[in-house]
Amino acid sequence: MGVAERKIREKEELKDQILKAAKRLFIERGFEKTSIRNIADEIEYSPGIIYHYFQDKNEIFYALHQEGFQELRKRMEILGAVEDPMSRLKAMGRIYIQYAFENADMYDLMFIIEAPIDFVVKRDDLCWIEGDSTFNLLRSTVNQCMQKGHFEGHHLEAISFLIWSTVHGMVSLKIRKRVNVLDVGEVDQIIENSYNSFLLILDRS
Amino acid sequence: MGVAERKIREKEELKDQILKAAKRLFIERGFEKTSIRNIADEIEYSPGIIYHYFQDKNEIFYALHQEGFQELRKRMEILGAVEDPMSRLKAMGRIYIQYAFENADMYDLMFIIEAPIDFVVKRDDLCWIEGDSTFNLLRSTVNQCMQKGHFEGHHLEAISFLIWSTVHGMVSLKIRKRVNVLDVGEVDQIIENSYNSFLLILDRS
DNA sequence: AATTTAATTGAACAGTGTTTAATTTTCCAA
DNA sequence: TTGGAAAATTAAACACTGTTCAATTAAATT
Repeated sequence: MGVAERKIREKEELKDQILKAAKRLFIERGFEKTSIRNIADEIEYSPGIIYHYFQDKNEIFYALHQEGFQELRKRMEILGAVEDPMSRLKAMGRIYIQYAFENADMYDLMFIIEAPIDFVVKRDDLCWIEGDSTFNLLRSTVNQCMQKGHFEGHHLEAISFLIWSTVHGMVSLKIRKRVNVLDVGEVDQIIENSYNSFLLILDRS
Repeated sequence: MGVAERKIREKEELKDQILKAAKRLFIERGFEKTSIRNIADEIEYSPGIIYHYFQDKNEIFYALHQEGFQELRKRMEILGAVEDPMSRLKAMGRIYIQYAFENADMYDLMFIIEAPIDFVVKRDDLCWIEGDSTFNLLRSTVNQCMQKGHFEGHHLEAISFLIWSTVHGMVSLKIRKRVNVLDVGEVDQIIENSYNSFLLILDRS
């Protein structure tokens, strides 16, 4: 019967409203300052209702962090057009950094803030599929690079993690404000220059 | 007169007690779960007293983050014994990573948690001396490497920041639990292997 | 001993995440 | 159309949070 289906749809709609409100508030105020009551106010419901759609605050931000990975994956899709694996790897890094620059809060949520990962750990999924699939994309590209003779003497896992760490390091130092307070030039410029250094190193590997 | 001096000493002693209690609680419960009331309980004073010694919670954790940098600097001191700048650079990375492994919470406070840096930004010091001096240590070492012919084609600032980013990236991904939930081997092992890959790259640069 | 100064407290304010009993609304069969 | 079961929603409470400030206590000085 159509009634049950409509109910489900309506339930999904409210769930969606909660997520949209949460995202709106999160982007403009950050994680700590986005409270359950704020979200409830935003959708004009009482705070309690949120707990009929989400286990806790962490689950809401786990869902939001998923949206972030969806967007990141979408941006990565164009990489299919790049044949040479080394060029693809380089482009991948650029996309990663650009995503982080344009969506600093979402990047924070995906790779720094503990809430979404605490949700993953709590239900003993023991696996973070969002991160895992993103890392696999990197790993398989690196693998293809190695088959073309790059990264000689390196191990696949190790060099892949190293590459991820490098771009994550640059981006997270910026996001957590450890660069702007440094007696060094313009933040975005130094990251740009550093990434170019990184590309140079890749070329020589 | 000795009275005024004693008073000052007593004031310093209580300030020290606060910091010691805060550190104790922070190490075993983390930043969010260390409240002003917890600290006050620990030293058996009322919560209000803390605000006669510190502007706010951020200042307490700024002071603690300073202690962290002191310890890190202390560990870096043995680097003076390493003549070859490239060997010194490599050892520096090891010390950095080891410090982060042995003092994960302190590293978190120094390079990820916003509280201490928010304190720096608030009073418009516009300069984060602790981070700045640590980065300068790295930069000058890299500079010496370049004078010995390494990192050809790179810019000092850029390659220095890149190196910092790399080790920070590895360490912070671990600390913020993005590695243990990944479908990859033992966390410490992959970081060890990645750092070895990093050393290999340095050798070839 | 009285007075000034400093140290310390307790209570209040406005907020937080979360739970639960009570209420309202919705649905469906008689 | 109505009565009762089921679902959705709320209001209130709990135990917290950082921070401020008037009132109190303790110490130092005259």
